[in-house]
Amino acid sequence: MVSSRKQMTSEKIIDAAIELFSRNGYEGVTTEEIAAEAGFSEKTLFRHFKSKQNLLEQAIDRYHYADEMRAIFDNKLSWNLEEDLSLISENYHRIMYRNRKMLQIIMKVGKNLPGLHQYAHRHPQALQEYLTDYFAEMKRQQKLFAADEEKIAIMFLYMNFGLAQGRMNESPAFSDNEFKEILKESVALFTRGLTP
Amino acid sequence: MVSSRKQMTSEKIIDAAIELFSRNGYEGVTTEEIAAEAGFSEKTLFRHFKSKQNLLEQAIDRYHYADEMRAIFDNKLSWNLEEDLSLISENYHRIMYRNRKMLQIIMKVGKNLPGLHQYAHRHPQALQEYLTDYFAEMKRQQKLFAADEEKIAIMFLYMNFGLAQGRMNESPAFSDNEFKEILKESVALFTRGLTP
DNA sequence: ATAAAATGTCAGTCAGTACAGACTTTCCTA
DNA sequence: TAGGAAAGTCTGTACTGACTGACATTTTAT
Repeated sequence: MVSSRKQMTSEKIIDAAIELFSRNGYEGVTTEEIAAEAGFSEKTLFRHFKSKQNLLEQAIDRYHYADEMRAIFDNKLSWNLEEDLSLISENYHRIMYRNRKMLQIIMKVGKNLPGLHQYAHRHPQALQEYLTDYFAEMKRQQKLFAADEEKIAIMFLYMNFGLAQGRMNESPAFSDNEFKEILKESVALFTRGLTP
Repeated sequence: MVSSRKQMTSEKIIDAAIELFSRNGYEGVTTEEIAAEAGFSEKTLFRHFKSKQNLLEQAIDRYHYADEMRAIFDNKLSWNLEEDLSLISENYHRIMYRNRKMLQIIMKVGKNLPGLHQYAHRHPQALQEYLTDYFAEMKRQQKLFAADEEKIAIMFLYMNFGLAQGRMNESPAFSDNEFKEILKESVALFTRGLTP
């Protein structure tokens, strides 16, 4: 285990960086603070990463947020509205919650990493398209109350996005149970509102 | 007009600060950049504001976001679900959009202004309570499909919060028209899903 | 036209911060 | 237990950024 120690150090530093960047933003954190949080000296940080910027980039690479998104629709759909919405919603929140710190970094980062926002929105956008297609097909199968499928998809996703945001930002965060129940209700409401 | 020139300068500087803080966060912007954006010298900035921090505070004071929120329910309610949801939604987005830059600052601010997040969530929380009460009363009037009124309120608000976020953050922002139509659909969906 | 107010210029202070080099110490492993 | 890899320490550099003071210039009201 010669190179694994090195790697573990890198990982600890990246973890610390993600934690602090997500709390205070890129400029709001010093390399010294990151090193301290990770339990190493600043020098070690720079032995592992060329620069602070490089550290941020590697921290971003660590997350597979965008890739994971794509997998949501790989789950078997049953073409039963309530079941499918439930499945999509659960998967969505699982991914969003796992990647919550990365998302907070994305929201806080400004001029550094100009491409980051675009990167972050690429796959949610794909998700929106999948969901739109899904609704269109459901409509074709006459399982959907006549409605604009794109707008419905946007509504569903943004409601979930809002909920995910709320879950990770608010002071009294939802408890896991409370949150699950809200999701259940939301799927029920959409189902009721969309069933012919 | 002796003091109004001074005041206009202050306002221009605050405007510039809000613009840049909302884009790049507090630490992501220098006083020199703010002054340049406002069209003044850095020295003038410091003649008008004690410090960068003070400038941020005054920029925050400029907004009445939290106060405005309270007014949403002052509009006459008709106790017709669709009309009322429409009214609430419109007012909510009007306020959110006017204060979008402030909201972006709030989301980006980290350790500076520790009380800011709390301040930002105080009135939306009140809003949630009002809406919960509204749904409870509607239920009493048998105009609401049996449902947990608190969860419904949360869903409605977070959907709108998500939409507001999307409107101000995404690269291809919604057009005003598109957005209005989405709101209309969302109110229709909630109405359909909540009407007995 | 003039005084007062507002702004600009310029030079400078001071603290913080990213990052580097030289050297020492600790840790793991063969 | 020796030797190399990884980490620490200490010192230093170069730069940035918030903020100040002294003085010059412009603007505005009378």
